[in-house]
Amino acid sequence: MPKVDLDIEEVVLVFKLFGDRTRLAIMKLLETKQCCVCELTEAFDMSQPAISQHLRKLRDAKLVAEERRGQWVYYEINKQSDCYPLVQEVLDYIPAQTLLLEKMENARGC
Amino acid sequence: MPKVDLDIEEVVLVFKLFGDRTRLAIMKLLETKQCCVCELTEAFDMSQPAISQHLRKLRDAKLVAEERRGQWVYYEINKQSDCYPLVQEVLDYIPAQTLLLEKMENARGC
DNA sequence: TCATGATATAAGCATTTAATTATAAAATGA
DNA sequence: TCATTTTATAATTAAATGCTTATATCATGA
Repeated sequence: MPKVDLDIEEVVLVFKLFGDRTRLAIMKLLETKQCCVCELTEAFDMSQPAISQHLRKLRDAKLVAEERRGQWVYYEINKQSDCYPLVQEVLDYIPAQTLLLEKMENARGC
Repeated sequence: MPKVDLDIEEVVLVFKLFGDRTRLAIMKLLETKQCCVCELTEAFDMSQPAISQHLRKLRDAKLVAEERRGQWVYYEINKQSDCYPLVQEVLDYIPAQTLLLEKMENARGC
């Protein structure tokens, strides 16, 4: 029995976004805590623009929300999204990204 | 609390595959019934090789299994896959593809 | 064995994607 | 105001993707 019945196009978009390792890991990290762009940039061996562009795609799809605090922009999972129930369940299948979390913690320089 | 903990790369692959409307709809159809390639080709306005190539990708990822019966090859969801619990839950969020099912039924010419 | 129908594979091509580097914009604090 | 830090955007490029057409493979039945 179906749970929410989203439009199939909406679901395709979610999966397109989740079909990238970086974005999927970002979502898993955001499940644990709000993160600012520079923290995420530390976690992944990737440039800041790359991270920003991933976040933009996730934001365009309303899967994440942003909140500016001074110079920092914090991202969090958007629990208001129609797709949130799906997102939440999906993330349950992924192991906690402890290595990435540690890299974020250790790199306290932003 | 996690349900199965798949490798994140496995999940990324599933979503890469599900991030395409045709493949996602194929999986939803296969949830209802086994389908042969020509049936699926009727359902989608797309060439037979296009469908075959999608099925190949799904098969390479072991998300579907094939069974030959005479000249026909029937595909079905592979319930033995590690990812099957995830697949099953995810498909629950998608509306039944009744239009496609009807096109398959009406086009009984293969 | 040969023609037919179903499926798979190969090659080619246009589009999309995900990264990079360079630059702009916004906030902070001296 | 100006330098610094954080983030966003733009332009470019290489690789991946999804389709098409053409062709090969496989099973069937005359």
